[in-house]
Amino acid sequence: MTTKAPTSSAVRLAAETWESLFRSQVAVMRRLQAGPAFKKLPIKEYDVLFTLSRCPTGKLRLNEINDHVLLSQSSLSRLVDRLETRGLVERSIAPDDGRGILLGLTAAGQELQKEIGREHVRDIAELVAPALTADEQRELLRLTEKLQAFVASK
Amino acid sequence: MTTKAPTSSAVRLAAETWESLFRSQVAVMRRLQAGPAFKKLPIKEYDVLFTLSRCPTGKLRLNEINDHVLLSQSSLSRLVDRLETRGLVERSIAPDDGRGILLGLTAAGQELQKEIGREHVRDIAELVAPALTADEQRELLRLTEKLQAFVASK
DNA sequence: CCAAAATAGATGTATTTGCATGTATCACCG
DNA sequence: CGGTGATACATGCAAATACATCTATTTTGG
Repeated sequence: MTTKAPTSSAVRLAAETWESLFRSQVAVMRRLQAGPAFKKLPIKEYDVLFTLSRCPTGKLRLNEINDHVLLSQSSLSRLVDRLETRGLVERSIAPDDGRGILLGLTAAGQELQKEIGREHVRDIAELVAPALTADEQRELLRLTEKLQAFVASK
Repeated sequence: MTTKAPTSSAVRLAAETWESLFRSQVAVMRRLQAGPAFKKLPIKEYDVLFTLSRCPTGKLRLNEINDHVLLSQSSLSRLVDRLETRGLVERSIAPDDGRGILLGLTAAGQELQKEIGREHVRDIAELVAPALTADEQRELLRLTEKLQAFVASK
C-alpha cells in the first residue's frame, strides 16, 4: 500500500491547530495554577491525587500515572516521594507484579484532593464556561478525546 | 445586576472539557518532545526561537514572550541566557523603554529554528492530521482560539 | 528450566525552575 | 519638578526535574 503524501495545506492546518491547542492550554493553565488552592499543593502534585481519586479501584500503578502527566519517570518517582512524606498517598507492592508499585490515596489525601478540587473546578468553570457555549464545549470535548485516542493508539 | 449561578451540570461540562483538552495536550506533547529534533535543543527553547521567527518585526520583548510560554519570568530570563550563550539570540535594549529587553534571532538562531521546525511540523502533521478530519481540525482551531481569546481578555 | 533481554521503579548527579529579592527605569500625582 | 509606587528584567538560592544508571523482577527464547 502507498501512503498518500499530505498536501502542504493539510500540514499547515495540522500545525496551526496544534499550535492553537497548545497556546490555549498555556493560557488556561497559567490562570488555574495561580489560584490560591495551589499554594497548599503544587498543581502537578494535585493532579496525581486527582487521577487516583478518579480511579475505580482507588489504586494505580506508577507507570499508568506516568502516562497521564508530562513528567519523566524519575520525576514522578520523586513527586510521589513528596506526597508520601506528607502522608497523602501510600505505596504498596503490586500483587501481580513484584516490580510494580501501586499508589493509593490516604484519608488525608482524599480530604485534600476534595478540598482543592472544589475550588479548582470553580476556577475552571469561571474560565471555560463563559468562553464557549455548551454545544461548543461538548464539541471541544469530543475533538480532544478523539485526538487523544488516536495518539494513544499510535 | 445579578450573576446567574451556574448549574452543576454546566460546571461539570466545563471541567470535563478542560480535563480533556489538557490530557490531549499532554499526550501530543509527550510524543512531540520525544522527536529526535529536540535532542539538539529542548522544546521549550525551540518554542522561543519559533515565537521570534513568527514575529513580523523579528524582535519581541521578554514579557511578551513570557505570555506565550508556561514559565516564570526568572526561568525565561535564564532560558534566554542559554540561548544567548549558544549564539542563537541577541538581547538589545528596547528603544522606547530603558527597562525592557528586545530579543531577536541571530542568523544561527534562524537557521536552527528552521531546521528543527521542518521536522517538528512533519511530526505534528503525522500525529494530528490522521486523527481528525480537516473540518474537525478547523473547528478545534476555532474553539481553542476562542477560548484563548476569552482567557486573555479576562 | 535457564540465560538473556525487557520492564518497573529507585537513586546519584547535573540542569532547570521558581520564589524572593535586587537594580534600574518609568509613570503618576501632589 | 520630586518623590512614591509600579514595571521590567536579573540574580542568589532552594527546590524540582531530567538523564544516566542501578537493582529487582518478569518475560522470552532456546
